[in-house]
Amino acid sequence: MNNRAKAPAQFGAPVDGLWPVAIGAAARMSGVSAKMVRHYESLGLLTPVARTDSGYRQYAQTDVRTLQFIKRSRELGFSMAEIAELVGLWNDRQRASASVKRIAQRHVDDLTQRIEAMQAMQRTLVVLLDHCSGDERPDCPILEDLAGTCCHIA
Amino acid sequence: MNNRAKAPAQFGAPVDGLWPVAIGAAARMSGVSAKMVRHYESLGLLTPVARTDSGYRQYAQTDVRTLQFIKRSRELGFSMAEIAELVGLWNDRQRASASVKRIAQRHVDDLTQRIEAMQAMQRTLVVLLDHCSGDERPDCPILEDLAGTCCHIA
DNA sequence: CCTTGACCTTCCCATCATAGGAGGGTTCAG
DNA sequence: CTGAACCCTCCTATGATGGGAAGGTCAAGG
Repeated sequence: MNNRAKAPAQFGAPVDGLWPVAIGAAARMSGVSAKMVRHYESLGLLTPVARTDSGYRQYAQTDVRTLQFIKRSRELGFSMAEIAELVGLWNDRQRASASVKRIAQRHVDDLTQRIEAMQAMQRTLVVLLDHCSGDERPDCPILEDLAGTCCHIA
Repeated sequence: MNNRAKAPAQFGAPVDGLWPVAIGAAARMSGVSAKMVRHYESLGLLTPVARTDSGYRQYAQTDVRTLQFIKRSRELGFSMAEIAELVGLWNDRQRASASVKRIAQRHVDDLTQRIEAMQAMQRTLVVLLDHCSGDERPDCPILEDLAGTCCHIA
């Protein structure tokens, strides 16, 4: 309805460089679902892209690269808030690598804590599993631990 | 309004055995928040307890023990669905310990997978942190990895 | 020209465990 | 009688993701 661009490229991955592309192609190229691409935009994580006359989003190559950046960051477990910071730093040529390192270090510390918590659960459970006969009889040290019937084995 | 019990005990922990108790005392005794106690009831994890005329929940000692069971199960990382199963088995004297063991084993396997995924993230991040100078300069191998600018270091 | 199917849009709802708050009633001690 | 502490139900939020409905758009083929 508005006097915006007349929509050049549309479907499928631009094998030969037909930019910009629609959201589906951007999703396929970045490995992020179209659903999440819109969500990232709504979070302000991705600057709102251009639209065709009919309202279709148009992604340039840099947008797809940003999506790939987000994808990789998610794979490393960064939160959306952290990724927002990282994308900001990535786009800032004046950044100090110390800023990036600080975020990554904080995340590693967080991972360490969570891993340790889960390992503690695991250690306890493995001991309990070891002590459970796992047959037809009702006696079960696992339930006894959960019930606090005896003092905890581990 | 109804012809239910006339509310004997109310506040604070029953130091000398004033059962039943209200939700706050049950919460304090089990270490579960009153909010979650109601939530567990709504999930069917806890059988709805008796009420006073005015609608206050009344918890008997067995109810508090069930709450403690749930608390301990949560500490070991079981999901609500798993805890529902565990509570069922706990209340079933005909249970086979194998049933309990199966649930616990599944949970341990799940923990193992999640721990390994997080450790993989951590290993990658630690390598990247090692390679990042963390000073005022903008060059940053962490960002380069996230951007896919070079092949991933780890 | 019209249909078909793949694609896009927005908006709402669900997950999982937990917490916060609003708005209102109850109990008990001072 | 009043105030504090407690209880009730109902609604909302979190974080990242997915599902689906209702409707508009595009390209290709008949």
